[in-house]
Amino acid sequence: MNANKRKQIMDAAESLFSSRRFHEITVEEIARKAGVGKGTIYRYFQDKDALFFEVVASGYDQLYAVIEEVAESGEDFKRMLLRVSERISEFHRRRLQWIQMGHGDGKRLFGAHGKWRNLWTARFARLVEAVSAILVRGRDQGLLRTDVEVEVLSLFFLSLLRARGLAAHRLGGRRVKRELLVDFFCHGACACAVGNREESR
Amino acid sequence: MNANKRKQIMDAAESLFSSRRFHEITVEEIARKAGVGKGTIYRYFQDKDALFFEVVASGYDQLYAVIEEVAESGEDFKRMLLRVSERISEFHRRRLQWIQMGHGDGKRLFGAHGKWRNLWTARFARLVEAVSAILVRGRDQGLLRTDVEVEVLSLFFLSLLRARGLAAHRLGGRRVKRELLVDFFCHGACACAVGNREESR
Amino acid sequence: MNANKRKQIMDAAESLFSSRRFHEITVEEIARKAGVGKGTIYRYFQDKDALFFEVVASGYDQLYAVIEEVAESGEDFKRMLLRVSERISEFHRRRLQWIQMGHGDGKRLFGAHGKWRNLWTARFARLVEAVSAILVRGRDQGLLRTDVEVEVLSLFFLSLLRARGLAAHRLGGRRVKRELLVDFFCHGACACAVGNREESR
Amino acid sequence: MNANKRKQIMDAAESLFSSRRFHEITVEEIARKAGVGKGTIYRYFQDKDALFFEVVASGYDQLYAVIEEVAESGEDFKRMLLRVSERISEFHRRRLQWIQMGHGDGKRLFGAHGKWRNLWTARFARLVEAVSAILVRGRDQGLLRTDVEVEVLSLFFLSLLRARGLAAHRLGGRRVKRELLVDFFCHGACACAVGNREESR
DNA sequence: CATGAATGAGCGTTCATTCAT
DNA sequence: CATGAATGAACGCTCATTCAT
Repeated sequence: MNANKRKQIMDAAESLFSSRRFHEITVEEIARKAGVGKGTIYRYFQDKDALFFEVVASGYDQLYAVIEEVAESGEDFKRMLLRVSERISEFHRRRLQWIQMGHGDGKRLFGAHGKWRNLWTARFARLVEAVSAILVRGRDQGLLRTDVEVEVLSLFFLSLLRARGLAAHRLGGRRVKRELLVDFFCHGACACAVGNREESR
Repeated sequence: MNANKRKQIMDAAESLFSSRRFHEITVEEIARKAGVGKGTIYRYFQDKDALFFEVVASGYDQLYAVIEEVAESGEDFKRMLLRVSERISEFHRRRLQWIQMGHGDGKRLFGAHGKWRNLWTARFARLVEAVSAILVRGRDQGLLRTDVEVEVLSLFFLSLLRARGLAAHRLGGRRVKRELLVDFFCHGACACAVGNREESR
Repeated sequence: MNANKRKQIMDAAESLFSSRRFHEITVEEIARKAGVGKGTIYRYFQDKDALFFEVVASGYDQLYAVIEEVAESGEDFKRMLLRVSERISEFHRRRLQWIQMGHGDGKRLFGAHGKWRNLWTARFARLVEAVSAILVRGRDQGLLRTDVEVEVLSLFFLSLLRARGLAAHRLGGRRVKRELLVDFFCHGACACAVGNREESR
Repeated sequence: MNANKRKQIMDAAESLFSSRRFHEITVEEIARKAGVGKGTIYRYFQDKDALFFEVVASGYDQLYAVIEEVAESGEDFKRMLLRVSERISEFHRRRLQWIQMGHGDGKRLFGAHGKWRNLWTARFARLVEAVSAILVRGRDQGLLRTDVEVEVLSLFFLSLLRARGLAAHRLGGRRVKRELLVDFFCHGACACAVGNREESR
């Protein structure tokens, strides 16, 4: 089991999955792109579905690792949000396809296959929790509103980051500044809030 | 061209597409569920891809109609946001699958097929603009921050609504109240903002 | 049973069958070209096969009629050959497709379908016999060699005519003169025979 | 690419194509008869059309080879004609279906498909030229009439051979003797010519 | 271990045929 | 009679998966 070969395959698969639909990509194509034989793929992955799942899951895992790293840094709450959005943005940039691929929900992807579904839901929940861990810190410092659950705020935060990534495409590459995004997350869209920003810093 | 039959097919397709992946659903299955012959589908849609596209597009169209309706009501800005989130939530509830299906991005879905891609991008842009039209009103009244483009705010707003819909699943059905969501959109996550909420009303 | 409509259909079918293969032509296309409804075709022909057969058969019938007419004219033997080749050529020219369509053998076309096969074979045999009837006259006058059966000579004669039609395509439209063809049929390819042509006239 | 398997498939296809129409034979049937999997056929041939074309083309190629071989033997002109008709007859007997299949013209078969059409026309032209090469020799020796182009004479010769093959069926298996056919080709159908045969030998 | 030729289940699609209007 | 919408049997073709080398 050559771990390197495994990675080659996943990388090839990821880059292909990101621009075409699952059923439009053949295993042969993945093998070709990975520079391995078609049969080889089946030595590393049970089947095409498993390969797909692992690719997506690994994306989540990397995001998780990134967030976790920040969460454990013990920095100032606001700074952590900035750092997280920085790292996630970076991730989105490097693995741009991934925003499109992961697309926030596996129910449709894995819903029919209980087996994958649970693994998938767990991954996503883990991601949300990692962000929650950071937000909890802010809440404990009295910085966060308490009328919305932290998990929901986490989900919102991740959604905004995702939207920002998408916007980069839609709006012709102009990307909202990270600081602005975090600021939006903290103070919202209303003008009245803007004036208060100084205080909240 | 019996318009009714066309709808039957689209409805059947929508409900199937929402819980399984495109390539896991057979045209025959759609036909069966729609109560029509397999061949009939090809009288109303060029191919499976076209059917899929039309289903997704019609979802966007309905969302658009809903938002547009609110936008034209000429109500108070804040109330319009509430109404929009109300209507979109309702839409998500009724066509729950759709949050999962639409999933915010068609690049992967239609990217490879220039033909669909443009149609798709246009639909989404239209949606964002419909929301923008509402936000612009708020901006003109000096209610919105001006350091973030309205289109971006629109995208954020839609993202939050989508996240809320997803959260309803993830977090076991508990759904964030609409008022809270709008409030979050307006004032953000920070505690400091909460105090200001009164003013902004 | 509008005989005119029947003819419309057959004409449409003939022109289509001649340039594409049987299975590449749809009944709908025939109907469209004939300017009738699809269902109408089934009022005049049992099925697509029957239509095809009738089209081909009618070609043979027309050829037969043409030859028969000449045969009954009671003219000079040589002149009859000329007249026959004239009429068949004309037929080939007008229904050019037909040389390609009829292609001399129905075994492959109708072989699997006993029903058609017999009808077909009979038609072709009738054609050969019609020519034979003319040749017999020549034989009785001592003009024809007797070491080859008249039927075979008929077949040869028809083959040469067909080849001539084909040649018109292959050799870029230049068509062997009718007189030359009949002369070839009578005296063959050898130079020695040429000198004798005068006598044999 | 196992060349043997390729041949298996072509042989199976040939025998099937010869007794039923193209569209009546399923790829699966060919596969079954060839003793290979259905998918295998598509490893060796682009599609059903390509397979069909190759089968027909290979028939022409073999005929060509046979004629070429005789042409290069440098024998006496008359003998060559005999040999050619001998070899072609043999070919027809062995691959009886082929007379029916090849049927002299590919326009209808391949006409709609420019790609095949050219290849096809070329094959046939090559066949005619191979025969022409032999006839030219006769012409140069002053044995052939010069008022008909050699290519046309070639076409006539091939047509007669084909007719003879067909006659074998039509006329219940009695086959015109080769010598008689060549004699007919040389001296035609007229009695007067018969008398001259001695001279021309 | 690695490979890719072989396979056949399974799918999208077509189209001859029917039948309600 | 004429029509064409509806149908589903049937086919070509693909491609995930296997397995002999």
